[in-house]
Amino acid sequence: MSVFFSRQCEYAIQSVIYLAQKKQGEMTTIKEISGHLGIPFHFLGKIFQKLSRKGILHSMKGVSGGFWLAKPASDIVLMDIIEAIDGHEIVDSCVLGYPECSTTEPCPLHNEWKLSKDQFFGALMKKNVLDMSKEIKKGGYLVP
Amino acid sequence: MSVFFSRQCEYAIQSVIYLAQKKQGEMTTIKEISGHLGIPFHFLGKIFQKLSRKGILHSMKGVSGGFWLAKPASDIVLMDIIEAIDGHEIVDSCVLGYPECSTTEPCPLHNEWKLSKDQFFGALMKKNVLDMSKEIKKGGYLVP
DNA sequence: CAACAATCAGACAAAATGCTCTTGAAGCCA
DNA sequence: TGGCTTCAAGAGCATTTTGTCTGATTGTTG
Repeated sequence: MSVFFSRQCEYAIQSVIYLAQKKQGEMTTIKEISGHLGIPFHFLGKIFQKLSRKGILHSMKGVSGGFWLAKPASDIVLMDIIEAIDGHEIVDSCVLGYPECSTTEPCPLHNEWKLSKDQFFGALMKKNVLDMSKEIKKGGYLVP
Repeated sequence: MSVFFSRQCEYAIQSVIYLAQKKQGEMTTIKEISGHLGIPFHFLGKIFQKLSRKGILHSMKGVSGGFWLAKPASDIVLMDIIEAIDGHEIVDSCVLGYPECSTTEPCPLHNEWKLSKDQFFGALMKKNVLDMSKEIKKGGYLVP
């Protein structure tokens, strides 16, 4: 099991970062990405379909087809990808699984969780894909 | 899919808190707990077996048998339950799933994640089951 | 029409849940 | 005491659900 994000979500993030390292508007195939990042080919296809439907990627079929970012990389923020794949569930459900848990009737971990969660999701909403792709380049690993 | 802990872990925590609300040494059956907390009977049985083997619960078979806390509730901390069920994996793997991610070669989210994670796990290591059971009683919900 | 790439539906695997039988403890009753 | 009944945990396997992965199809270019 994945740690925090689903496997799909991890792959989605990695792949969008990969796309952000390309020139704007340049087209890239699933084959290339799955090869470089070690993601199962067809599974990535399914993930990219979701991202397309949510307006994060554009796609084109055919011999010279592929995927590209629908917006400038600096306008795509990590939270966009996570919502597209995993939805809102992570953000607003009780960490202990109590169905009644809420601000007015908090579970014993509610406040601690909210603190850490808000901090982390805050970072996710600020972090854009362009910056992340640069950091990876600088770090020198996982560059295609 | 679960939010942060596995379903098993959620159930384990809820149940141990439930047990902490009983008198010390008092025995409680799976039937009672699964009924009150809405947890599938046999699934809870399996979870309690794990907790018994890890030394968090004691059990007794037979007509007046059941489970009880192996230690005073104030000595059981949330992290104990989580380790018993989900293991250490959550604590030290990369949130983006990059296999090479480490302190020396951090992924673009490494520091943000570490900050939130350390904060939250810090709380989990401080939070004991007795306090939590009291908070729930005070909150007035989920009391058996 | 041939080659290639996305798309879609369905197969497979793992986790969660449910079922059934076994084992052990307590109470009852000759 | 010794066997019988009852109740609860323990253990293994069956089923359902969810998440992951694959094979067949459709669209595009030359």
